[in-house]
Amino acid sequence: MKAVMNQTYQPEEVESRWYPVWEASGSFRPEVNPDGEPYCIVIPPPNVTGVLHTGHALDHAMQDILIRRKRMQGYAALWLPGTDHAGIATQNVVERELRDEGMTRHDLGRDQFIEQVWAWKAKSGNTISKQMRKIGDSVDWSRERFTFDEGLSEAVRKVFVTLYEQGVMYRANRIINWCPRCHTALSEIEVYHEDDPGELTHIKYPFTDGSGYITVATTRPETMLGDSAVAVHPDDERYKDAIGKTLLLPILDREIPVVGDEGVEHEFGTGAVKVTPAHDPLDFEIGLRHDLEQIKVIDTEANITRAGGPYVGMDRFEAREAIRSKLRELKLIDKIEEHEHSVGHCSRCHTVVEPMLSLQWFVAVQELVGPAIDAVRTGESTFHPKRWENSYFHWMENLRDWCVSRQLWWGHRIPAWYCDACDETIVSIEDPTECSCGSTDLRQDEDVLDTWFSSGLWPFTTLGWPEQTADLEKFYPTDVLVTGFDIIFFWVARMMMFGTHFTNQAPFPDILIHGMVRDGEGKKMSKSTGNALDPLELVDEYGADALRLALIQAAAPGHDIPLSLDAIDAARRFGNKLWNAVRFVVEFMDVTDVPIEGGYPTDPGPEDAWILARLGEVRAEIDELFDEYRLSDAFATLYNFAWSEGFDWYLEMAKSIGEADAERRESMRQTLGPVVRDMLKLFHPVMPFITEELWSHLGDGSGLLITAPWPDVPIYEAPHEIESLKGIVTGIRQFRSQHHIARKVPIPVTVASSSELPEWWYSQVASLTGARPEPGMKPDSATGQTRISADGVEVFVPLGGLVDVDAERPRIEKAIADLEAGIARSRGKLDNPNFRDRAPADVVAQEEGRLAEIEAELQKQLAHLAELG
RNA sequence: GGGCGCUUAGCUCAGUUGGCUAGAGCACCGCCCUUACAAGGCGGGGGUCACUGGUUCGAGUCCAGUAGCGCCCACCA
Repeated sequence: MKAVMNQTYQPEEVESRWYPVWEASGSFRPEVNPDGEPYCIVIPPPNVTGVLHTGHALDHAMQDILIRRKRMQGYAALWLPGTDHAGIATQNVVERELRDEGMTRHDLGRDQFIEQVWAWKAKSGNTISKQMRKIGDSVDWSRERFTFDEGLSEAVRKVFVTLYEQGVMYRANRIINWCPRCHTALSEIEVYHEDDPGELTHIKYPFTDGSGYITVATTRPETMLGDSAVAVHPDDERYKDAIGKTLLLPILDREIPVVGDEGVEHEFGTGAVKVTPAHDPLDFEIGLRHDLEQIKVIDTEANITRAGGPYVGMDRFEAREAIRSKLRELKLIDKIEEHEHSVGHCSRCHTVVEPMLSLQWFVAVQELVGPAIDAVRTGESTFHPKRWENSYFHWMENLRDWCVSRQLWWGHRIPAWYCDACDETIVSIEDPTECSCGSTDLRQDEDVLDTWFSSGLWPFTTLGWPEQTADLEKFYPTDVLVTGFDIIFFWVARMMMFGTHFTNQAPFPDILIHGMVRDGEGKKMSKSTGNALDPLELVDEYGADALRLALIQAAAPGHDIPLSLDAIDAARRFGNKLWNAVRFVVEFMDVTDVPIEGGYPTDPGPEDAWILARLGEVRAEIDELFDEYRLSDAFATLYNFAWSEGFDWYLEMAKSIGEADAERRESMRQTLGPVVRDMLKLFHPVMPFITEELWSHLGDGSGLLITAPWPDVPIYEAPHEIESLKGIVTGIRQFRSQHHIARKVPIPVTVASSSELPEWWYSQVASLTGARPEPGMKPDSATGQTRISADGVEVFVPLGGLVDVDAERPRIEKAIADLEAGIARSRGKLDNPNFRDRAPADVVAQEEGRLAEIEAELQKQLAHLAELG
């Protein structure tokens, strides 16, 4: 039973109805097209505790559009959903909850804490999947994955162990970025740098032999507690004699050497650098080259260690001040300069990170980047837009080893065990029970892996890897990855490395990069500025279809996406337009029971042939745009066609065909059916709900639109009279508008007899303009008349009784002025001998044709003006 | 310090290899309650394509430079 169609489209009612129908029908599963070629997209897994924001809405809309179209094209289309356990982010959320109860995770202990996180996941983990249903994501829920699933966790172990055995995974003492608030190591890209208006403190370090000082410059005086040398460039004339001598480190009075090292810049500061191997990456390198002591003076809380002598227990920033005043007291400060420099912050909690020496697990990425780079170089994988490839290459080529261990509890535990008896390290997929030395006293590494380690495996572990599953066989490599530029390095690069390393194939041939959703003024959406739009609220107010259309229309490739309420409202109004157009076709034109496929008229009327021809052109055009991932252009094309041609010109032309002409009316009905049907199909990927609903009113009831075949329109030829029809109609409307002649006043129009036009042309002009066109001689000019022309057709409108002759004159004068300007421009070109010589012949011929046309038209307008007197 | 992007109508943006008089949506103005839609229809006004120079028969489009804005990368102690 078909629902009654209200005059206004009600998205909330329709949208809540269709999702369960689709899901129950099995349409989201690739098995719905059992013989189809596979097509697969894996979703960028949102954080399990997350909520959907507008960025997801865009990202998902793009993927859903690609999937829905491929599904309609008969592919076995799989959009694989899932979530990420999101180590730090999730742990922080649960810890925050605990803090509200006055507890820390240590009060609970590791096992209980993890239980608590699972409980949290159970409570909030399906929020995002509910939200995905609301925006219409046609994902295959039966294949949903979580990075912490058993299978995916085993894959993580397998990868870790394999990399370890290949020597790519190693454990070492290195300088890492430590977040003193999150209490974990971070990788380079989890640290963001911000300019800080700091100070460069120049400190005098005295020689032990009393022969004066070397002055070093530092932004972090507190680290001097851990200095084990001062380094200068070996070629630096100023310090040539100092190399090899010994200095007395102020305050702690430790003897430290002066070393020569090429890593030191002559120009910076004083050209002499204090070396703190345990707290600075460059100093660490210098330390290794000169075998210097690594003295940790800052602990995991960012307080000074015992090695810091009198400052033990003091916060690092307090210590900075305390040491500065002490040095001032000792008169060892040469000067303090203002010095802007960038300071690393934890991207999760914004705390200033502390570079420190720490025993961590690393991935030797140099072993992995080669194939990942080559995959893009050779075109096995292509970025869209292509320019992102430069950033990708640059980043990949300058990668440093990836610190993957995290001092968290929520994450994949590192599969390494240490034997207390013999110091052996056992890395194993299975939990070991005994060391080779016979001891059973094994401790598993306390740390977990970086979240991005497991998400880097996502395209193949979700399909079953390392098992050779049917899904892996069928859907891997996947077809396209859709994501924002902000996680190219975090995620895309890692997937490329792991994918090429473990499967010998890039995980996807196309990488579609989109921008960030911004507000209507192009500003970043954020909670603090209050300009953030909540996609769920938008869905409630405007409907998911409107939100999706608005996002896609704004998503020009390679640019950020400005999303304004106005734009969403415009999209909503379009939905209403579509609704009413179909309602009209169904209820007033009595077009129902349209077949799912084919059913195109074999002998269409002229207007029908025109709209069918346009439909075919538009279908071809948007398919091309789709294949280039130019989704916004594809839907702009479709939108303009639907609104201005299909639901405007054509529907108006169709209306004018009266009941009396049974034959033409039938042709129109047979045209409206497939045209509207195909428009619904073409719009379905972006506006799935409203199109499915309309389909149920229009279709023959035998199937869902979601799995209906993508249109394949036969070639039609449009009658050329359509062009003059549209031009003359517009001209007459303009005339009416300019002279304020109400539509109900019939305008007698003479169509110059030189133009041979079919009967339908006359009736359409009459119907569309309220004029009374008659063929005939050019009327007598005695009463005054105006002239309208288009595509070689001339019509004359007598002015007598309608308007003042003088009122018409400015209209013609403006037309003449425009024509003259056109002639001047055109002549200018043609009179240039170089143009004739060098421009291609067709361009010249075209220009000549245009000039002739304009000149002829000008002559007529001039003659016409003269007649007006 | 390197790299990338942007600058086109009041606003947000299209404009793919150079080739009709540079487009869209929103906003604005006028007319129309024409029986699918007034959350609509019809019509209209509005642009020195940031600036300078170059290449070319021809530049919004290509090249060089300048300015402003935005983003990314960077071990400037």
